[in-house]
Amino acid sequence: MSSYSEDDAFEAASIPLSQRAMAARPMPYLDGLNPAQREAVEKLDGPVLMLAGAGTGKTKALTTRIAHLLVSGTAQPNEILAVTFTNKAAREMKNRVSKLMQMPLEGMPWLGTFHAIGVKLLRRHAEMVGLKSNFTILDTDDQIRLLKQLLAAANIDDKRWPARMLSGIIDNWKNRALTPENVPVADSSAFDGKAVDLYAQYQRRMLELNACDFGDLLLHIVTIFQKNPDVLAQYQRWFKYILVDEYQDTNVAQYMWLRLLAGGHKNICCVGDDDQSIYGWRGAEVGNILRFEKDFPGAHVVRLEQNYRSTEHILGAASGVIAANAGRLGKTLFTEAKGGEKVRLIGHWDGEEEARWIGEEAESMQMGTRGLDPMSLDDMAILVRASHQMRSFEDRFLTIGLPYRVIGGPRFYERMEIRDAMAYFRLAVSPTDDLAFERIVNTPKRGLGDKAQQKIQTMARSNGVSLLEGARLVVETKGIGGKGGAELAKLVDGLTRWAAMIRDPQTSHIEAAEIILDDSGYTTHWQNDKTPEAPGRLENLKELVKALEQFENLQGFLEHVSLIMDNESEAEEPKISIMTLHAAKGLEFPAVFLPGWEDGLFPSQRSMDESGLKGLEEERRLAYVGITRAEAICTISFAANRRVYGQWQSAMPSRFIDELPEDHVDVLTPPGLYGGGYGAAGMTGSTLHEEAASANVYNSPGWKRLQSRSGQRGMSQPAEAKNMTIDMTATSSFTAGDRIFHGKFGYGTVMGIEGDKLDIEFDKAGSKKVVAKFVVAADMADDVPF
DNA sequence: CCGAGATGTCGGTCG
DNA sequence: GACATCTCGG
Repeated sequence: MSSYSEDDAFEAASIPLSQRAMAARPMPYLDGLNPAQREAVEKLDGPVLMLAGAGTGKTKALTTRIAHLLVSGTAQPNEILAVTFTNKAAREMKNRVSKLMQMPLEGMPWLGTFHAIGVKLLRRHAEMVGLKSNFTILDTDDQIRLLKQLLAAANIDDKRWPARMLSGIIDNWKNRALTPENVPVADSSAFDGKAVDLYAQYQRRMLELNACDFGDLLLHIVTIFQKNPDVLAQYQRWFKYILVDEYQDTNVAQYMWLRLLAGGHKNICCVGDDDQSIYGWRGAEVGNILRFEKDFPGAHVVRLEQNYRSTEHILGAASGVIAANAGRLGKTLFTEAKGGEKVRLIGHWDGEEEARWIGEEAESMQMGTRGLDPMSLDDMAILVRASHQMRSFEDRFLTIGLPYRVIGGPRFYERMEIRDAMAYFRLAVSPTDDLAFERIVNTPKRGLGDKAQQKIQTMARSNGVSLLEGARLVVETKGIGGKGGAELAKLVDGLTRWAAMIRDPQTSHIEAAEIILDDSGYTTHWQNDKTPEAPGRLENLKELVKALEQFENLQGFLEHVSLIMDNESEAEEPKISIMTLHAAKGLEFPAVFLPGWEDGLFPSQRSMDESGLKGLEEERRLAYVGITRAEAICTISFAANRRVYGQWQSAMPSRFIDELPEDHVDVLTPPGLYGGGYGAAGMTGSTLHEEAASANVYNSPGWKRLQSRSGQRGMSQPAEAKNMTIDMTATSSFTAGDRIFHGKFGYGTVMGIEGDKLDIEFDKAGSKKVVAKFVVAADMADDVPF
């Protein structure tokens, strides 16, 4: 171990209490635990699987376990490996452990996200996979740009095979811990069979650039461990105790990583909930958690089943839905909180009405109606399936002036201006960062277009130097004339000065950053920009400079920033939160709205098309996650009509609604003012009505009233009604040879039918496959309000 | 090289 | 409907 002694992580514990003193200390933190939690905390040795249902005090058990390991003197802080998925979870764990220990917790170097710990390990052993320890971490943008270059070089049409898709495929392989050599033959048909080859090229190129992507942070470590048993053995010895949060979300690479490390002491404690596995599309394997007892023989399984979050009705509704899934490990959640409100269910005519209703409901809850206490907007959340659903709420809340916050938009460090600025910093710190160079050569516009950039590329390549050096040579040889040439000379010159300035101890890194942004013309670029978002961008740049204060130098800043992508906004006035169901995992709110429960939207059609029953079950778990976010009031809603990509579509209530146990649900009568709400689907006496009616199992008076209102719908949406009629005639009623009309492509003839898509030979636009509902019979074309 | 207009695309999301 | 990317004319 001596070879790593320069790193605090392997030095003696920094907790200033002697072990003996700690062992003698009372353990008051154990008192607040229920029997199951206590078992999970005290069973320290051997593999432990903690099955923790929603709201059962999982984090409490996990953090108490860490505290217990430390206080009992069983392990030193730096001998514990504790992994989470998000920075937020890592931060919270750190805070709660130090609270339990009643002291600041500095000495846990191995508590962090998979990626943060991966970086730490990889910096130590970079040379084993051909990197230098100061490698850079590419963000998604850089990755795509790199792949685009490779595709261009390989002469692959990036229309047919977009770089994004390749990046997805490579990510997938990396999630499964597959290096280019290991990719199964069956997987390699994409990209004209060149996908694996491109993957290999990509990896080679990254080594040349001394860079790696997020997937590599895990993949490289697995490779290192597999090829160097001695290195692995060191870590196996060192990490006496391993804890893993959200185990159901681990992918194959993470799983292998964990199994390798746990191979020594075998003291691994995984916490998870198979019912909350919602990241299958990102490579997570529910199988990991289902298989735990097989992987770790003699594993001790603890179930946390007492829920401290929600009322019995909310819990009952959630349990009813999730019960429809097969292959669960099975938990029976219970609560001592009896009574409370039933889950409320309401249908609406369309998405706008749904937004209107939720807005009013939020306001009245804020005032405190129905005998309930007034509630802060901070305590309410709207959880949607897909982010495009957010817009109708934002629109509505802006009109009525209801304060809201959207969680999970583009994060601070993903914004364009921040990335540009960072690229300038990167290039000033390491002049060989070609990707950074490409990003900023012509930002702001310097008159250096494709041609000029190609010249620089050629120059760099033929001399075997970095792009910046290449640019210097181009300038010296006057390879580019005119304005572009002069601007390039200025840029090269500037970078030389900035690099010197950063090394100069006289100039603080904060000043240096400001000078770089000003000198390069980047600040001016946004000052001259007249678009409405320009002031905000300048503001962000200021914030970026401010963030530098927490670091000693630019290098240190760049080092950390690639892994810390979240921006905590300071608490302002109370606001209702809008976010996706995915983003809501791990959060809780007294009141939760779950809009858009319609088949096709939720469960998402795409998910079911791609993954069949598995996809449906994941959607169901998403429903479970949604309902269990609510503490006291949970409101589920759906709309009969919704505008999707500018087209009106009608839908049936989600099948998950049928799965809600009747005893726990209250069907609300629509407010009436807007006339009829959901029942309006029956306006033309079409089959839609019967289908919709049979799609639910409710017979409550409220529900029947809801149904009987059909036909009373107001006159507010004539266009939609028209479109709906057209939609319904359009679905599947075509045969080959029919003349049709399409809003965009004009007239054409149906050549064939594939599922819901039509193969159409358009008179002007050629042959295309089009979803049937966007097409009408040619003789009805006049009725179409396109 | 640039900007305007046309065209194509559209899940969820953590590092 | 919104946004990124492409095409074309200046």
